[in-house]
Amino acid sequence: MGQLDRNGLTEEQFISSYDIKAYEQPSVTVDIVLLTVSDHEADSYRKLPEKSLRVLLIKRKEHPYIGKWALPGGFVRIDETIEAAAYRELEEETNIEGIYLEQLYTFGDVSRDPRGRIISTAYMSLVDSGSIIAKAGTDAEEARWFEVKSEVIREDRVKTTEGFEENVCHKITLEAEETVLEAEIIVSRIFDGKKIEYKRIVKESGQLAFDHSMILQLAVERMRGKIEHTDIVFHMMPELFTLTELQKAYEVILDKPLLKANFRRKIAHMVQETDHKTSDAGHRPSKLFRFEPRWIDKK
Amino acid sequence: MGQLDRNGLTEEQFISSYDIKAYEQPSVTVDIVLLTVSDHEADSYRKLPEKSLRVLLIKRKEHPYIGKWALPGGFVRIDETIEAAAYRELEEETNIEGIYLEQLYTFGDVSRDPRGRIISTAYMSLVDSGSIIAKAGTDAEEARWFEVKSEVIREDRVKTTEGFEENVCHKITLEAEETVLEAEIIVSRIFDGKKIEYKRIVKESGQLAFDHSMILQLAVERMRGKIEHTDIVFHMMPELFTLTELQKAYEVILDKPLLKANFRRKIAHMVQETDHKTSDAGHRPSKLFRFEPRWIDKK
DNA sequence: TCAATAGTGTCTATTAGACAGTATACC
DNA sequence: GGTATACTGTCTAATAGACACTATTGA
Repeated sequence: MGQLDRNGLTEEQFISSYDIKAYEQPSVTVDIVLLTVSDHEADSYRKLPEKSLRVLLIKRKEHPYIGKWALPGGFVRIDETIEAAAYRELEEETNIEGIYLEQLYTFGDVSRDPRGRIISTAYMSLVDSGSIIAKAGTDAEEARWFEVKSEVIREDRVKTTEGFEENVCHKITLEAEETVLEAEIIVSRIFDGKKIEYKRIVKESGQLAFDHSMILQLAVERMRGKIEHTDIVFHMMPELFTLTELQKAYEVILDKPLLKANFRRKIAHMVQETDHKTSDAGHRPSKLFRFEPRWIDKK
Repeated sequence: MGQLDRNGLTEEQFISSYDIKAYEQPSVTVDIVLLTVSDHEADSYRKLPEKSLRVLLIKRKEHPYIGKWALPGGFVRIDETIEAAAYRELEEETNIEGIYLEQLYTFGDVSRDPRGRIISTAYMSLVDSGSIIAKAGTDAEEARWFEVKSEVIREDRVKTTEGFEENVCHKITLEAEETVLEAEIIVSRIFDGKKIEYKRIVKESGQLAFDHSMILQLAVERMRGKIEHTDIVFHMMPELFTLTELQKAYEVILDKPLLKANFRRKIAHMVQETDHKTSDAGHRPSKLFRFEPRWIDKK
């Protein structure tokens, strides 16, 4: 408890004489990948609307990357947690409050920001598109939802003498009205016979600021990985939803069609039927469900 | 490109006049959870040695938490990536080089460090216990491998009006020779009808410095989650190993026994038989295998 | 009626779990 | 031969995938 260090100081004495600014330190920011699944306009009165994955971007009004699109974010203040900073920035820039946030990754490349050494912790946030009216933050910055399409455009694997090298090139396309942004990210796995190393490189960043295309790509990947094993999708759903809507959300995120009967079997343990139904749809009405996790009994 | 901001500056002019130290900034550190699976002394010449999960801890010689055990780590310098800082600290404190590192999580609670506002990015590192002789870093600090045991000692779930609350209390026991450290961490999931929130609280930290018991608990959890879907275990194995050794590593990490025949079926696609065998074992010799991932054919 | 979607039943293929059996070394 | 581990075969249960069928609304 009252142990002294090599200079004969107690912990209290040490702390009060400690100068945290003695060394040059990196700065810390947060960036938020705010995702949702939302409807397109319906083609005809009878058909169900198509859905797509969307991300919120903000047009930068300041240097650096002035005029380019970026993820919402900003500096972490000395007296707030990183998560609190994420909530604050999201509210300041988009008026969105109290939503689901999950830490994604911390990016720390030395020259990822032209302003200097800035480390950024990225968060992924999922929202129900109906619950939010995101536009025009305090700074009168332009915020816009971009449709996200992600595809693998190239893949190669080479056996090396000791191990292998694998490169996968992802192309991300972002669309909002007339604006189209395209970025390419190469994800590589290199096995040297001893350890596997993972690397991400931005090959083309389009009109996206900083390394934000890489952050977005990681978010999409993480989302895909988690949707099948966890219940995160429900953060993107309204309180009441049809199973077809839920299925469409899965399909948009996984980017592949699913079979109805099998899908329903798989998610049955997470939803609860209500006695509400849709109506005026031009076809058979469907039951509305709500998210309700059942306790998993241990063996 | 040459766009001017509201003050009429170009990007170059803005950057050169930008003072990153204008605001009070958090400091950044790294902490490394270095894990391995290693043998106990064998009971008899015939029996195979038992294995256990071990973590490397360092006894602090400085304030704060002087005399307590901590994960290796330190400040991130202005000119190195976070990962580079992790490698550097690991080498300085333990002489371990070129091993597998994976980013775990970034901890940013405001008062997690008595020296001031310090954000820490935690890494998980996996090593083969045979390849390293970790002891006595440059600072003549005491480094020691602790056996890790993790168990759930309490679990409760309550339905609330809108959702539920779930608390799981994990007890971590660390043992190295005569030293025993015990910590308790509560992991809670709270669903308020709209979003699920995850929280971790250190209930008892034993003799562990900072929030390091929480970091360790997260590492063990992550390890368990990844071992069944990825090939990370192989970072803990020597180049050549028997399938029984590999199975023991899985068993130690998952903390449950596995059936041999089924285990072999499951890992078959990641290993390659060699023409080496063990000998002088007092029983039937076993084939030695090496890690060799097969390409997964896409549908 | 029909267009369009809602919802269910069931066959099959694949994977996971359990267990029993045979094989091979060294003392 | 005995002990201790190595290695394999196969039965069964559970899960995933595919597909076909019936149901119900509004225009």
